[in-house]
Amino acid sequence: MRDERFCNSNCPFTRAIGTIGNKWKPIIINVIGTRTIRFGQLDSIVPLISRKVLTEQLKELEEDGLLERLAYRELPPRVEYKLSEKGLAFLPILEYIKEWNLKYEVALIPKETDRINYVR
Amino acid sequence: MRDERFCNSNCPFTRAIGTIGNKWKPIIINVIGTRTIRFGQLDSIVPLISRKVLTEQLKELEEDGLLERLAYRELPPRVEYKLSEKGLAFLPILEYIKEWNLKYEVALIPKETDRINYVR
DNA sequence: TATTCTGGTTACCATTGGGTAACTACAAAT
DNA sequence: ATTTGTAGTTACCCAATGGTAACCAGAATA
Repeated sequence: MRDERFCNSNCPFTRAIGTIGNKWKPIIINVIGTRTIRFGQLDSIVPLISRKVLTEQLKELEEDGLLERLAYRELPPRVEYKLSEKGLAFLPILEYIKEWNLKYEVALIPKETDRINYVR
Repeated sequence: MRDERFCNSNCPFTRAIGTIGNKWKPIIINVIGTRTIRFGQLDSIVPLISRKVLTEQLKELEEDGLLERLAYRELPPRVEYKLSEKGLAFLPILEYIKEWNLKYEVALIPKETDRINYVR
């Protein structure tokens, strides 16, 4: 999940990639954005992720200080997630990536059946 | 390597992550930077990557229009890589990631033995 | 009494990622 | 005649990723 060798690199960029350089984390950070969101919501909004993987990713994001986790001792349980200052500071980078993609992406017409309908 | 479901999403951000959202591609793009570089150089500079994986990543980056590949019909063969306009436009984003990491990273003192000495 | 609801955890299994080593072509050097 | 060098490709194999399904608590609801 997290590449420990990358995270232990003495190159700050390599460390950053070790932390957020996989396919799920940028998606999750983008979905959360500026709101507070519950586990179940994330599970249904993030496309195609399993609960197990979502749990793992959230735990790592919290460990790396991007995410704050608030567990209420209720029944049924309620857990809320929101981005920390560090996580919020990452959002503009995701915006740049969006703009970059829109500007340079080669047009592709995916088959209807292969599409993920994913709206933040 | 590349997640086809992500690449076929109708969300431009998800597609972008499908394209560059893995651990090797940002590293490779960063290593290439503004220079022209040969396969063998990349293989020795990019930390811990195998030739097989490097080949795959380079091929995908070329297919996605981030990279230009120049093969000279010589013996021994010579192949040079450099970033396309799209690839070059991605470099500032990598700079933001570096800055973000330097600003917010929690200090960690990796064991000497676990370090990768990686200098661009 | 049985079911539902939430946010997990766990065991199990299939798929994939990614590493190693051998092989290629052919010219030039030894 | 053999080795060297480049940029791969291929076969093989092991480790890691990630999916599914079952299970948990305990209150509220039917």
